[in-house]
Amino acid sequence: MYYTQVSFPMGKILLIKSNKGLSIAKYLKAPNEAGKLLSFLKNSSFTLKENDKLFKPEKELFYEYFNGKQTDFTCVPIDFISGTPFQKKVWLETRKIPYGKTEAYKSIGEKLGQKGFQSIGQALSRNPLIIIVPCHRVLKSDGTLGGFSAGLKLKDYLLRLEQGNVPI
DNA sequence: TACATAAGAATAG
DNA sequence: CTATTCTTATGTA
Repeated sequence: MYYTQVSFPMGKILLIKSNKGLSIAKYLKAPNEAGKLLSFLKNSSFTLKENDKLFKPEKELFYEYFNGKQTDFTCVPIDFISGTPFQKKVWLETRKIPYGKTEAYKSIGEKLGQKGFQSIGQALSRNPLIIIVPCHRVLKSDGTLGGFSAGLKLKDYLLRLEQGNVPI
């Protein structure tokens, strides 16, 4: 397992990948959060090494994205190291939402043939791949933001970024 | 329009 | 089994 960090105007993102693909993309609210997460993973019998070169393609995509360009993350190989089958289904479906578009929690459920909309939000709250899986494009059915585990500030920022109204 | 509340599916502990 | 969650629909004023 390898890791690196990407900086952007709202903070930093910790990236972790296995030999198969990207496993975690976590927004760091506090500077010490990276260390906490890394030591937690080391205790879970993962061997972690820092390796910036390995993330070159991903980093370039992030830089493009935060530059306001329409970026497609669907070609990035991913490798879930956690999550139930249901959660993975939700994440994969969410990943198909195109740049700049939004969906309701309920309509995600309908696409999956799932009756529960509450569990969609619950699954998305455990999304390990922020931005790669664009959970910020999922809104409540009335178009308001709803919740966001990484902070509504960030959700608002990402949505406005895709709308072309970069807030600073 | 705004606020309270019931229903609802899946998961973590 | 109970509590929790990035919800939705309905009722009341």
